[in-house]
Amino acid sequence: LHDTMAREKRLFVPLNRQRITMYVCGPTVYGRAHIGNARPPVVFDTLARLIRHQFGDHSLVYARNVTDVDDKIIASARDEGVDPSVITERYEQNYLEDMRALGVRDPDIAPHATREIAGMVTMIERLVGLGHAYEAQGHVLFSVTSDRSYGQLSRRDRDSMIAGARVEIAPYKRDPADFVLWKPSEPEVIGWDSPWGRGRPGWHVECSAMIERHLGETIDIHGGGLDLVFPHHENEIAQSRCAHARAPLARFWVHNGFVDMGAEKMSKSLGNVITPAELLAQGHHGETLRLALLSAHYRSPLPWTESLVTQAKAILDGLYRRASDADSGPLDPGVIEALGDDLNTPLALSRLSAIEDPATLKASAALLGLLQGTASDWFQGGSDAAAVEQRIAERAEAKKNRDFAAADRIRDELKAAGIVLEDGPAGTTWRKE
RNA sequence: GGCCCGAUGGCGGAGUGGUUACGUAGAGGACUGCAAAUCCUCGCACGCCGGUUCGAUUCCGGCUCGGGCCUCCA
Repeated sequence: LHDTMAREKRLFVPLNRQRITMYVCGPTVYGRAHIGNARPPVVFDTLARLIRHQFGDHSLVYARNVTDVDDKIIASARDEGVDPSVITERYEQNYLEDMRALGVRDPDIAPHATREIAGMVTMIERLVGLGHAYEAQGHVLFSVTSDRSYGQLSRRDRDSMIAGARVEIAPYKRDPADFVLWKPSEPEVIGWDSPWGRGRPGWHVECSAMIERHLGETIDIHGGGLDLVFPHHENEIAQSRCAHARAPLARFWVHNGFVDMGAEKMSKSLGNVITPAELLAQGHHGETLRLALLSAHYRSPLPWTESLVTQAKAILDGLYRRASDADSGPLDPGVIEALGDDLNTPLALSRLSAIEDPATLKASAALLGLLQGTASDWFQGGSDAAAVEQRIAERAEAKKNRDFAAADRIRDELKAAGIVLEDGPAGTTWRKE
């Protein structure tokens, strides 16, 4: 498994094989997830499936948080004139629906920031007590200079961080690189009482506190998008390490690359997004989108194009055709080997297409979260089978009379309705296009 | 400006110091009333310039191009 901290692949040996811990930064629920947002859940769901296969079903504790207090949520709630919880509940629901459609299993634990305030306050108090944080004008700030190894993950030193100078330096900061652990809330804004007055937590400390409470001081794997390396994960490391007598926060840092639109990263702020919800509404199957997301190695950028989706569909058609409605059988060693090498999903996918035995194919694809349905559902689900069979019977009659014009007309009509007919030795079969 | 990635055929993409996967798209053939599916066959690539080497797509250096982070961001 590639570790961002070491910038190389290292053999993954869990701290405790009975209880492997993985934490992935989840969504801030203020809007609909786009397909780029779906990459980490899909990637880490696949990693979770692999770990469970290798170490046992109950070996893994996988936590993915929900950030449900945040300035964007507050702004959105104000715009709509509703309580923030209306926003967060709506988008969390949407998020779960979208992810499930992509075959992403729910994590074991889904901590919500608003339900974990006490742990955050405790951690901040500890950091203040240890001299790693200080209060200033109702804020509590982490003192970056108090952590001599700050910057290790992202490989930047304090000076170069400030050199960017795009950070607005708040007057109450002792050092420009210091970041907020707690900030005051105006009376009308969501907040909680604390030793420093009524306020709300900073984003970074949320994850540190939730990891501590649910998974412990040192976890096996911490995942997320590449853009979280700095500052978010760097700051998590600083907080957790300083609060835990320098115990490392995570043994493996795993970061996925971006989904690109054209040449650049897909992101809400650039506005170049396409959402799973839109793609599903266009009639694409969730598994098609999942395969598209897994078609590049997780650390590589993935350009999102129409042809990517078309190709994913074609591949899946072929896989379902060969898997037929087989039951699950033994796993293919080649697929396991590929996934075991830093989750090489493109290689695993190519190995999948070489598997001859339907039961082996079915089982092996399941490791990637694919071929989860039946072939008949994939090819015929949601269609009016009786009506199609009726037309096929009419066409058979026409063919028997060698009235090929009539037969072709029926086939063309069905084709226009998205139904493809295939004449085989055992008669005519049909499928959705 | 600082730090960090990447560059493989129409597209996606793996991998390797020497014979360059696989998929998808395309071409030809078999099959078919015609198709579709299937099977067979085929074509097409390792950004540029140097270096190391008997030999480099693979290692090293430079260049060009592209991208990311440095601000919320998966």
